[in-house]
Amino acid sequence: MERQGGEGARTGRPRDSRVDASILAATRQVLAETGYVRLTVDAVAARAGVGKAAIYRRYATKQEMVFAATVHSMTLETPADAGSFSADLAALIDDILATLGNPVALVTVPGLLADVTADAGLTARFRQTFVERQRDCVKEVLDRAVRRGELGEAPDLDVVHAMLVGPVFAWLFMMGRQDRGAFAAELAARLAAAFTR
Amino acid sequence: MERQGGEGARTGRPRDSRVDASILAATRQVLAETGYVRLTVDAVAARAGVGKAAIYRRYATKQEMVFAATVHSMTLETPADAGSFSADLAALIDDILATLGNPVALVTVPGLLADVTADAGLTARFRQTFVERQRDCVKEVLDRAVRRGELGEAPDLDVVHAMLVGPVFAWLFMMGRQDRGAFAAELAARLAAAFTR
Amino acid sequence: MERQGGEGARTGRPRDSRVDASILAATRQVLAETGYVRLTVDAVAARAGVGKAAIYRRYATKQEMVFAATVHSMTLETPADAGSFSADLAALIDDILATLGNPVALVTVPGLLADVTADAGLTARFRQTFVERQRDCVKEVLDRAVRRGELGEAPDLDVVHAMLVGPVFAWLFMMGRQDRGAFAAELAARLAAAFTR
Amino acid sequence: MERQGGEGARTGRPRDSRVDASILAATRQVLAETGYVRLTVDAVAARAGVGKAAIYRRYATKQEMVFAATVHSMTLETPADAGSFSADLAALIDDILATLGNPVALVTVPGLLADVTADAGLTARFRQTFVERQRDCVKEVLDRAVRRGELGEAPDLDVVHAMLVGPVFAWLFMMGRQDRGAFAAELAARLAAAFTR
DNA sequence: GTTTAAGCGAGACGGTACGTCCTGTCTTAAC
DNA sequence: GTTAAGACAGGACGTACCGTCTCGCTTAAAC
Repeated sequence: MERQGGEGARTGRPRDSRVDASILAATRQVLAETGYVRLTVDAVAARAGVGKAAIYRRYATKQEMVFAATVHSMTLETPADAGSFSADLAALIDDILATLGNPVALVTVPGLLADVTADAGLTARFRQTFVERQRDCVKEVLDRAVRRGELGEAPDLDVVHAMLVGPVFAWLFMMGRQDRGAFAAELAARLAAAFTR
Repeated sequence: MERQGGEGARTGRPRDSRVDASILAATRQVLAETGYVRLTVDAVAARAGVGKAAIYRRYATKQEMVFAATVHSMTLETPADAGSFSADLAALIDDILATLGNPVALVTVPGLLADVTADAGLTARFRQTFVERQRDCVKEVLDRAVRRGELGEAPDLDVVHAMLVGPVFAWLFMMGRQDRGAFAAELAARLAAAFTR
Repeated sequence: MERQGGEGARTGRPRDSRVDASILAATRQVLAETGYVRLTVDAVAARAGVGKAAIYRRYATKQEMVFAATVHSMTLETPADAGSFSADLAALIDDILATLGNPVALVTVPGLLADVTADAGLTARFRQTFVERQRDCVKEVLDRAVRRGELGEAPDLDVVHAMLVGPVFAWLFMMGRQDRGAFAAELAARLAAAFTR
Repeated sequence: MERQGGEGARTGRPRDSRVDASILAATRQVLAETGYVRLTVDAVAARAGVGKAAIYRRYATKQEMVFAATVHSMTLETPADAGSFSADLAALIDDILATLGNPVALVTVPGLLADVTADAGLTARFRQTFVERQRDCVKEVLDRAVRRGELGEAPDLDVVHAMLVGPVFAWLFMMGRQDRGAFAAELAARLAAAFTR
């Protein structure tokens, strides 16, 4: 994810973790203020009180920097068992809405996704860090439902995953984005119906 | 969508429609070769054998040019009646997959979406030209199902829309993109289940 | 000397000669204010009200730009016949002192000479534009003296040249630089003695 | 010239004189390979097998380091009495040619002079260490000639100095640099003529 | 023999300039 | 008035270098 000194970097002054933190914090601030498209590395460096070299020592490109600054706040936690499949689904949808719909993510996700799809290295990292993590959460919810006897056999994981994340993404970034609660509730209900017979 | 000479454009040499066509064709070629993120207006002009002024006389920004060059191949046609709600859904999904999943769209959509969300004017045009057009197709399919008596009352149109486009988008641009046919079939089946009880 | 479009640059917008002039003027201003070592291309561009691209379209490096801005004011004119060899020598020394000793040259020449000696292309251009031009002036003065019968046979041109320019350069850039008039007079007298018997 | 620990440096590990030597040697090597303008402190440190801190503990700037590494080979020794004014002049010119014309000096002197003229502190040190030293040698040669009765009264020292060093400098750094021996001989003869009547 | 203070190689740090690239506008001559 | 060509101002990019600082260590003199 980050550039590292490799095995040979055993001596010399170690990286200052306060610099790490201030770069990431500044990235998020500048994102919130200007959005992904208008973010510049100089602005982040100035905001962080850091030289550009300190940034490029850590991240090969602006895209990697933004990725590092935002992806951790966009990855899902395994959701607590809510007692039923439909409650689990509702919780998962709320989580996804929270991770993709917070102010920083709203101005970052489309731009980041564009740059991710244009860069094979970022694509791989994105899959690993973001997509796989989400997928695991979806799998856990499906497994629970199977164990509870709510689902006869687990449906195709990728399809469920796409049907959970996709509508939230579409609603946030392509459509009107009105009445988040109603959307979440309706989506949860429809998805429950889709998978339980 | 395009810039026009307005009322003052009554005299002088008329625009050469071959220039129009070659700009759009060149845009699609350059997109296919380099992707949206690395496309430059100079490259399009050179490929089209056209001056940059000829491009900017027609489109105010690079984004508008790409939008114009790609949106027609990404807008849905109202689907022919396939006889049943579930067949209509399957056809719609196939159409959406075809419009977003063709080679040019694959390298264009994420970047274009990013620029669209960063620009209020483009957002409006995108909604009108692309989203509303899709929405109308979805509405038509739902209306048919209601008329056939397959649906008691029509579900929320935005939710249906998000549940159709979103999963396809997620599958194309975030996930592995393997076995398109199986994905389309499974998605169609699940969506039919979701809305008919 | 300058970058040119070559033979193929017959069409398109021509270079704006006001931009040429304002780059060169700004270069001289910034040189006068900050000296050669601290001159930056951004400062010149800002002062000239010009983009950096306009500068790099004309000059491949900062060094070439400074060369172009200063070398013309440092080349000698063929001196008018002053009536005698010793008067011609005195006039030539005054000219050299004027070209190397004006405020801009004083802060430019050492730095420029350093970069010129480090770059083969600039060395060739420097020889052609500056050194050869000087040499021709020295030759003219010697030829006149031979024609007048003041010199039996012309001494080695390179040695005369070095003995004219060298002391002026040394006095300006290595030594105390006090009482220019006295230095010039004494140098002229000594050189006259050196070459006339 | 060098930074020193001052009065407070009574305890602790003493400086390693092998580090001193290897810095100076590496500086000369890098100079010979890349020239003054392209020499970097990192390159010198790497070549010397030394940390940058070891360099900056000894020299405040890159210029001081180069100055220290090269000035000793560029300072004149008081020349032995060659028996006559003209023989002394010839010997002095040979010495100056040797100090400014050796391979390292050839690629160092112009750059160093440029930085020296741009920095008041270095100018003072340069005058003291280099110029005054040369001046003393010239003075000694003149005094001998006066004592021998070859010169009625000693000419202006600064002018003689400029007329000795200047032509050599000009010939080395501005002109073609061909046939060093012939140049030295002719220059010596002309200078002898210039000062003896 | 400790202790202690400075030296050491390595390399991260803030800052600054470089030369390149791209955008959207403007300017030419030709038609 | 449109065309191809390409210059224009502006501004971000990623690299390189400077002189400083920090890490864990070594080393000699002071105790």
